[in-house]
Amino acid sequence: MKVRTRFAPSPTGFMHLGGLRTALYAFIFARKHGGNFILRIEDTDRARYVEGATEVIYETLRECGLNWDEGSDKGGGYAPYIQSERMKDGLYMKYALELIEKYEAYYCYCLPEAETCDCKNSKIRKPDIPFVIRQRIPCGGTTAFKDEVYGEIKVDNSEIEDQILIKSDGMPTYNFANVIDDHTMNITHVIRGNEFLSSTPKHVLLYKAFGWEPPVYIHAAPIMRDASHKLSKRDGDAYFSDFKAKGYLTRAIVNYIALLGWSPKGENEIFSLEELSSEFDISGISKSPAIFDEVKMRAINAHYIRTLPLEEFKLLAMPYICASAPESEPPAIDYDILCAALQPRTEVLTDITPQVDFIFEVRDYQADLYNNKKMKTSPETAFSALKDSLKIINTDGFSRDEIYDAFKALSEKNGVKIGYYLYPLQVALTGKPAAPGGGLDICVMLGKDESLRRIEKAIVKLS
RNA sequence: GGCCCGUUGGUCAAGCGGUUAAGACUCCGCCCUUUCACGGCGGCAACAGGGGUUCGAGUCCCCUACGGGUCACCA
Repeated sequence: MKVRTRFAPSPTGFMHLGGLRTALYAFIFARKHGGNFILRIEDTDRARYVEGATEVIYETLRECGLNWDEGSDKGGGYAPYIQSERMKDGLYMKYALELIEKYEAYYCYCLPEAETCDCKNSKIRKPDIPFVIRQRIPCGGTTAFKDEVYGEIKVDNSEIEDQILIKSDGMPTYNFANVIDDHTMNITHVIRGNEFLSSTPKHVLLYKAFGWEPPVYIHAAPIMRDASHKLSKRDGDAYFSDFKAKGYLTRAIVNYIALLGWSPKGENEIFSLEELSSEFDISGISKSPAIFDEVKMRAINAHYIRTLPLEEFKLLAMPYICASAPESEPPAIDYDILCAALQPRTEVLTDITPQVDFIFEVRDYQADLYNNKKMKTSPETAFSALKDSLKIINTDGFSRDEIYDAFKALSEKNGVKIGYYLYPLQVALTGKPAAPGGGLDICVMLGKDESLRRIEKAIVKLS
């Protein structure tokens, strides 16, 4: 039988990382087994519907590469894929009526506030007052099912109340619609968060009442903010879009969340979507919750950034480089050199901006920045070193090698480290104790004229 | 509260009765080095507690503690 998985979100807001991970697992599981991944929108609760939420779901899944095979926008053999549309054909009511005929369900016209319901033996005919349809749950016995990650789970039927199938507004409840849809869409594997573990017996009971075969259940533990709180929308940083804004790469986010609650067979932790699709295995899903660790995600993001081809990094970096520009054009410097230096110093894209403000202008700095123990420099030594630098840099050739050789020769002659000259140069050119590249790199990056101007200014400052 | 589920370093986690209890991130040290990084090498650090079963238990069973989920005409 062909594997069919689905992601069935409710359009209630932005795409939460927990939801994204669930979608990811459903997607890669389907891919791994050559099956189909279905996107179904569960919008039976009108009160919680949020305008535009469906589009956000589509966009996020698309951006992450979780391309669904069937869904409301591309059709498929089981359309429609939006519950509110499925309901129009009376689909859920039809199945509810079927259960009533089978004596597996009944009309109940107790008021919502009623403590207990005594409609159990109400007549088969539809009453002409507001009603709901409830499933008749066996009084005795147990209901059991096997979850692929939690194993055998069994509960007493006495723990389960006669669940409502059709609400008084005519809409199906989540549990009912969910089961009807999964069955009519031929879903073979239900992959979802383990908050549904407790309601799964209800679902199983529904399958039994219809005489249908339940799907394979795979429940995943939640992603946590800390030991006792789920990563939630209230934390302000649980949305996919939040992390995009912070400068994370989509593939890094996807890679990281895949690792939260699932562990690969080998020791490699870096996986593309394609690799995940072949590596993924249910046996690697963990039962216990995983605490979200942004530090680790940063490390993974850093890895992706570092392995980007320079040209691609440059494309991503330019907006962040220009972000601190006064308002004028970005200066004419060598951006290849800048980006090559920036790349290993960037964990998330937003790290870039504060590192490159010096390319626009040198901000005011203290002269004691020239003090460097390792380089044996001070404002005094810098003063003379910069004068030497001025001469060396002011050559016709202005090639990196040429300048380097000149500094090398000079430092050897005077028995000092090359940093004795280059560290002050860096400070003079950037006004910073740490820069993306050493003094020589910055010098070549800025160009001869700009470098000379900055060095002269620094000398004046020191005199 | 009832029911269900979980608990290996700070975090993610491997482990399926016999291991010096992996690996990754973080942190620390060293090397490389014109700063800061990158990279390389090394290090610190864990089986929640108590009872069983067994020649032998992180691994199996029970209890306790702690944490989570669920008990809706929400999904």
